[in-house]
Amino acid sequence: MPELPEVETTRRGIAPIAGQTVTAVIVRNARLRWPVPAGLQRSLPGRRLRAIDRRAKYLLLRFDHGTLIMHLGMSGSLRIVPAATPAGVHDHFDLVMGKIALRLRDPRRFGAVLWSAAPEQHALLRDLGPEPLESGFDGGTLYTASRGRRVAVKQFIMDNRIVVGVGNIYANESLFRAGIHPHRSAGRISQARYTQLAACIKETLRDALRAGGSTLRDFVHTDGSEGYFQLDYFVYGRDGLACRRCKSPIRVSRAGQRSTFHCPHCQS
DNA sequence: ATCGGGACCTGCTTGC
DNA sequence: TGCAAGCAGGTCCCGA
Repeated sequence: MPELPEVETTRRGIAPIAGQTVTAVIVRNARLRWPVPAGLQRSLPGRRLRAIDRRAKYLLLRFDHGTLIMHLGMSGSLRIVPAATPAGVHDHFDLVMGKIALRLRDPRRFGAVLWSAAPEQHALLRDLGPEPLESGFDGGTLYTASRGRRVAVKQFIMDNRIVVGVGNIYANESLFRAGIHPHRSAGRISQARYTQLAACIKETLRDALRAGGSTLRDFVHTDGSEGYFQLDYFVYGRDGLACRRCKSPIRVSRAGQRSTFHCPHCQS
């Protein structure tokens, strides 16, 4: 589920718990994408949460002696609940801080809870590309990295080594806004069009962030409320419906095993 | 190096 | 109505 806007919305939602001290760790099901490390129940209580950062779709909960790395996978969400709230079937992990708990719910269990003393050097984070909303990312980034690449541009911008945080929804939406056909070969796109695409990626992510992300099925804010960017989609999930710009029927196809939506008239 | 496909897991929707 | 197949916001890992 969560792409950058949803993870960043989550980060902002849990930011207020920074400064608090962990009183307990509850692991109800350690079998996530990777096993939740044993020993957190012992090592975290008494430790103060210093800060909460985000890198790509990873949330980084910083402690003095290391960092708790969390990923929401496809169906994960984090909520702040009263610690005594009864846990649902898919509530796998709680970070308890006195009367409240940060609770991870993840039906599909593609999410992760990991521990690292040096997260930026962790194998999962080490080779990540630039943050799309920061100044280090622009059309030049995409143009340079794409030379000689034959993959579809949609798969190319979903590659975390190129740029992070762009998942299936926002890849589709950004390509529509840029007027680029998702199946076009990455290496055959001009610098001018990549400049446009980079701007559209930033714009799409910012618009989504402003709307509190997209709630399709599982994603909720840390207070349980929903995002509403799904109401603004131009193409994602709109197979057969009229393009909001030109009224042509939106088409669906596959690129890299992911559903891909485009307008045959607006995108080339 | 790049690529395509399979894998991980549950739940909901679709079609026979 | 029941059941199986197909699909879902991510991304690692393997073999070609």
